[in-house]
Amino acid sequence: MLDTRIFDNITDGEIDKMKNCFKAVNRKYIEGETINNIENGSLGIVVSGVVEIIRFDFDGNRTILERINENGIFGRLFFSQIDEGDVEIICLTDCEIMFIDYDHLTKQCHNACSHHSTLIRNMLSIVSEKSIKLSNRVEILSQRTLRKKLITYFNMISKETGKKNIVVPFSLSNLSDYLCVDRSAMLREMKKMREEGLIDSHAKKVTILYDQTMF
Amino acid sequence: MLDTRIFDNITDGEIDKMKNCFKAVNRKYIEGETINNIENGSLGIVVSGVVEIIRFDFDGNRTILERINENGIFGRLFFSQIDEGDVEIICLTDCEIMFIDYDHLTKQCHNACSHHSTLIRNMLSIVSEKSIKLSNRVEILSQRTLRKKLITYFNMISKETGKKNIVVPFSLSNLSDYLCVDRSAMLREMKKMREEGLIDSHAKKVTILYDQTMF
DNA sequence: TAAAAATAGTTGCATTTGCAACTGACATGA
DNA sequence: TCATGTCAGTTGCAAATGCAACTATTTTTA
Repeated sequence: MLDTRIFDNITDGEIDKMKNCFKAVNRKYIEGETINNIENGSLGIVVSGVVEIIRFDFDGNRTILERINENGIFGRLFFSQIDEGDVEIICLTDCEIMFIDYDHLTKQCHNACSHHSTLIRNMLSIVSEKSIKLSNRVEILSQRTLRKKLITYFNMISKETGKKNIVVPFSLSNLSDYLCVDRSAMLREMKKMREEGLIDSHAKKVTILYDQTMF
Repeated sequence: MLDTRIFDNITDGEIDKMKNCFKAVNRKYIEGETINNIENGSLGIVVSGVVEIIRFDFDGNRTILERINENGIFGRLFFSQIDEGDVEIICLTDCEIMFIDYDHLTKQCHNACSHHSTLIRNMLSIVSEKSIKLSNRVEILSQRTLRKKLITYFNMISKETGKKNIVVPFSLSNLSDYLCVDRSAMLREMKKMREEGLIDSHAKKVTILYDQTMF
């Protein structure tokens, strides 16, 4: 519970004091559960587990806006200024989430928590990482064709692991929700890529055969 | 020069000390100039002016990955893990950019700058804002159709200003690079929307006539 | 272990979008 | 003031993608 990045370099005793200071609340969720009632100024930190931010729009399209792993953050602030359909936060696994009050976190602390500045430093690191992930997401979605979305996505996974042999961490059905394309169109494109010798693939296992320096 | 958000609540005397501490360098650029040679660990802060992060891919497509206004930040960290074409940083207006060393900013300061923690707090605010902007960008690009991309974009601008009468801050040609769609297809769609009475528009001036609660 | 649900895969057809190649309006600078 | 360039707007045609409706395979659950 204490082993979350936001409390790096802060002692256990201090942590308790601080959690009290900015009204931190830990809650547990089970796999498949939806996280509701997030207040506007509230920030969720994934202590353990994986959550997804999903949008269902009026045409019945499902979009995976974000997948958030351990130490990731989410909050009203970060999604949908616009009431574009429903946004749901769903636990992919059993999860523990810490909710904190964002204003208390960022403002000067009257109780003079001595480690408050360490906490903010940790928070900066977490938010920076989120920015990088979102930039990568923009990189993928900004690709003009389905094929280039796939290639950009495969390249990212491959870069992370250093292997040309990748396992997509989504079901292919969910991958299409992540790339914001039609599932059958995506599978058709993967088939074409297989036929052209660009990749090898069976279900979620994809081997990159194309020259990655070209993309 | 000192009137930038990263130095909020820090006195002028302190600022000089700190700038030295994390190797800050200010540089000026003229309209149209390209910002080159950004080192990997370096972070650019837009002190004044507007810059755009542009990607040119191998098919000749131009994509506006981000438009960054005053107090916004950019850096290698934030774009293209992948060598997908060329990424350029272009000054839309005369600009002043402060480059700082990211590691020095985030790590504990040996010189004991007393306001270092204020600086990190300010940085957190700037990075958080960037995250929110990127989330909005994902919101737009995740839309499945050209029309919905336009509507989501129009709604965002409209929400910012509180008016149904908006002026797009891009040339329509650049707007298509921002929405990652073909220019003529975009203009065709806008024409259709005009014919269907959803919007009124002349060049960059667009009036929203559709019911915004529906989208 | 049988039934149900989720996932993977395929294909024909309609629609959307991109591409190319124009026109006309306006601005800028030599 | 002529020329050059950028921007807005249009359209035919081709290509890419979405939609619908299937089958096959694997996984989950009762």
